Amino acid sequence: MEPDKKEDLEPGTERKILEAAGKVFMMKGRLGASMQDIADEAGINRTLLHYYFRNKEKLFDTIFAKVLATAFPTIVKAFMSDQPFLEKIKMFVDTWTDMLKENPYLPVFVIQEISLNPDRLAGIIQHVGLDPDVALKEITKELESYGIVDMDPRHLIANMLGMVLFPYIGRPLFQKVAFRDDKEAYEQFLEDRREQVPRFINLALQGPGQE
Amino acid sequence: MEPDKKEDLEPGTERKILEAAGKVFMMKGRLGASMQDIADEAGINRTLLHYYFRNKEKLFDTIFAKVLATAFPTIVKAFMSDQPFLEKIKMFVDTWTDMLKENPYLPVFVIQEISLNPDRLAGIIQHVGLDPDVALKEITKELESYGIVDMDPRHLIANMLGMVLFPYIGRPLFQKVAFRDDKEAYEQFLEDRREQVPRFINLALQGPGQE
DNA sequence: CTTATGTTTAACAAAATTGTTAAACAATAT
DNA sequence: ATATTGTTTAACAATTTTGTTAAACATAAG
Repeated sequence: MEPDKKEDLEPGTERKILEAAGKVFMMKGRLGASMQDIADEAGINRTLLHYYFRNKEKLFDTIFAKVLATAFPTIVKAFMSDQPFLEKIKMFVDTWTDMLKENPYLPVFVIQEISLNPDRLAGIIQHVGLDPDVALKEITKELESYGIVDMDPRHLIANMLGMVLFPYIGRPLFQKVAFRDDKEAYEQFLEDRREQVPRFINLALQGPGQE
Repeated sequence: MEPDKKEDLEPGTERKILEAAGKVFMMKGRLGASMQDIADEAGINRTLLHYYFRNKEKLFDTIFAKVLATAFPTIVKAFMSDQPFLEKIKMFVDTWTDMLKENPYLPVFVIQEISLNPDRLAGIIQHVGLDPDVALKEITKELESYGIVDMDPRHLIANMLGMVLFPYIGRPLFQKVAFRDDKEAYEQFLEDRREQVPRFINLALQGPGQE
């Protein structure tokens, strides 16, 4: 009768669990999500969930590492190419926007977790093997080519990340207050920022002192 | 012997509870904080805590409303004065920075809560009585005076909020990655942004098209 | 057929947390 | 002196969640 009553045995279960856990953890947070929630979302029962991942901690660690593995490449990617600086900036914004479009809850999830549990950071960072010095020097050089010598490159990075991330991090509030909760309009706003943010940065960098 | 063994009877208890609850909720989140944690922080026992606030929900609501009452005036304040636009922007950044310096965990706390529980927003917003239209029109006019006509003022607001908030929201990560966990250096960085952010915005607004 | 693996059902223990209650106590006000 | 209010100690029930275990079952592979 029902063709997929017993769809399959082992094949997709672990994948289904990981997808479900990712979704539930992202939306409810580590503490707000119960193993039962995840089992339900995965369409299995809780015992089987423990069968695959001994406990909640191990499951969460797996998800958290996976989430970061998604996010971190995004940070570096744009500055790897050897395009002109302004192109890199455009690419930076685009890469992040693409990623955020697929993982809109990612920033809040990560922020929440590292804020509540900063110890986790140490392990993560060396695992990802992230060395910002290269990027920092690169940006310093670029800034100099614009005649900007009194700006720590980290200010530019903070500016870019802030402008890109804010609309996702503050979405519920900002959408409600500034867009009267018009979801469509907000989606369009997010798309528009692919243009607006790089333009804003370009203007700031070229500035009026260029003559 | 100990002079303050029994310091006083009723006087400061409720205030102590509210301070303790604010601190604990902000640092551990609504779910991460237990009534016992709060009682400990306040230096009282849990029964007394329930005596003042019947349950955790009521206590949390009180704190959350209080926190928002702290944050929201900050949003509006700067744009109330009738200084030149660039001065308003400088003031906007300064006001926020002052507030964030005293309440560094506030943004993450608020974001986390409204992300997990967006329903709460409706009640809050009308309670605060926040009408953004005035500010939006004001900013549109100012933008036009700079010859910028193709920019939704909400992009500027998102840019400003993003640049101001990001270093606080992403602090653990950003401090560790970009400052090798040098706390002093990061504090200085936060101070520097009082200058850097308005300058960045000014440059973007005046732009190279000004001639 | 038998075995191994994945899966479900059911039940359980242990822990943490919340909220409540009763009793005693301390200090202040009447 | 008595009553009131704030406070502590202790104990408790109810709930939720986690993690474990045993038994039965299904399907694929030997």
